[in-house]
Amino acid sequence: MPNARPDTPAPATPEPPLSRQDRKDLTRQSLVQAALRLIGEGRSFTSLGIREIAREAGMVPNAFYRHFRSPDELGLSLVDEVGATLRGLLRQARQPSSAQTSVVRQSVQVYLQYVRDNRVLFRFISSERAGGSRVLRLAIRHEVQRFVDDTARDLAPLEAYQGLSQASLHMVCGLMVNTLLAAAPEVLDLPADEPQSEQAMVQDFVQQLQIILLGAASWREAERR
Amino acid sequence: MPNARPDTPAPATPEPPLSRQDRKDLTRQSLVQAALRLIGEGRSFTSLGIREIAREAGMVPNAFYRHFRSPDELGLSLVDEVGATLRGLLRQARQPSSAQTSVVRQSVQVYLQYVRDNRVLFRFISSERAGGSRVLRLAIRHEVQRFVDDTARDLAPLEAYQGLSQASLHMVCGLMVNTLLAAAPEVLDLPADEPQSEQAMVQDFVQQLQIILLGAASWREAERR
DNA sequence: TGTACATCAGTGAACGCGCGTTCACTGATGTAC
DNA sequence: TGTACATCAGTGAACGCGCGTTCACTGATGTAC
Repeated sequence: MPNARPDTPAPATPEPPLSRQDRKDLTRQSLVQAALRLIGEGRSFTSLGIREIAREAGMVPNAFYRHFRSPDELGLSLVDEVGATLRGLLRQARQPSSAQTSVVRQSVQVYLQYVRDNRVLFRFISSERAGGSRVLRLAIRHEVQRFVDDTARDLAPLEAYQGLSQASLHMVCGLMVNTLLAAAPEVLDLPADEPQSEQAMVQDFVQQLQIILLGAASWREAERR
Repeated sequence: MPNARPDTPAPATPEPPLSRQDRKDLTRQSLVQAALRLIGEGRSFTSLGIREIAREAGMVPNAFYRHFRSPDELGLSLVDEVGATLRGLLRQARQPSSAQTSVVRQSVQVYLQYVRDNRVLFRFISSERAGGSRVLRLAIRHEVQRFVDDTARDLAPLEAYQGLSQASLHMVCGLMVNTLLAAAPEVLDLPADEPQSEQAMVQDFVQQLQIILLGAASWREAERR
């Protein structure tokens, strides 16, 4: 049987020779993604099992053990992603806001859009921040604390915060971040067909943040004394 | 065989003739208590099963169905208890504070003690407020909203809040309650052997509440304009 | 008050199922010579 | 470059176990007459 074509059919794209480690990392990532997909379907991370995650990733159950000792350990990977997500939020917030028609209102809207765009990760943070596994709780809080630190560093040079001690700035940022994080699960639970309740919720959070900013201003005056 | 004693041996305490319904209510309550006990042991409510709860209550598994269709339905009973707990907190807070050496600081300390005294219930609220079951999430938020309403009603007559519109008062109370609720899981996760980190945490929350109160004062001025 | 029957909270046994974990394996990738 | 061996990510099968749920039951409480 004569065969006109060569055995290897034209390597047009020069195949990157994935190393064993590369492949392993890919599989590991596909397990993490599988877990996220399940969370996206409404499951809570705490209730996910090894078999379930492996099945969703299209692998045999015990293959899970080649990558993680337990779902909790996979959860720590998710926490890393949460950290990256939050840093992304800061990067986005750092863009100069077009007008100053209530900077706060615009920030809240940017943030809420960000929550919707990262629905699954915010669901994960929100529920595991006070959830079943102590290790995860602490890891998430640590990541949130880093985010508070970054925010404080970002805000420090702004005129409005001059004269606020560093400790006070941290404290105020913590309060703001807490308020924003509390908003996430409420937004995610909103029924899709009630735009007016979303409006009311946005209005509420905007005002709460304004209260905090007003408070910070007064506090600054007190510290200056 | 002569019998000097009467058949019924001295009804010293007049036995209350527990009706069938009474007994059923008792069993039901013992299931709820069993669930709480398991949560107290560090389990998260979401992960509790029917067999587990029934076993802890000392009953055969399927007896559970005589009282609840599912663990979620039992959870709703727990939410009722949460409501009662929160109302108890308000009652306690309403006691006139002895001195005025920082009313806020004292309130925070009363609150944190209350959290420690009701450890299990606060663990339940904290984790299920953003937890796995939507029904429970909504029920808990509803109860928290009632608590916010009550708080607003309590604060309304106070001089410091005169001139604040009712909507604004609600908004401020929501912010305060949120801040306090966020404190609960952090306090409950504190290692027992680090009193100084507890001190720092208390200090932080006191200042955050002070910021909110300062903000509310400024807001009131703005509304008066 | 006494009797006959209905109700129903809790029992005991059984089922099928998915779980976590173990084991020996396969075969492609990587390494030493 | 070629060969012989080691590594190890992923497979396939099996295990024992606790789960949710069902069924027919028991016997005390409640009701009708």
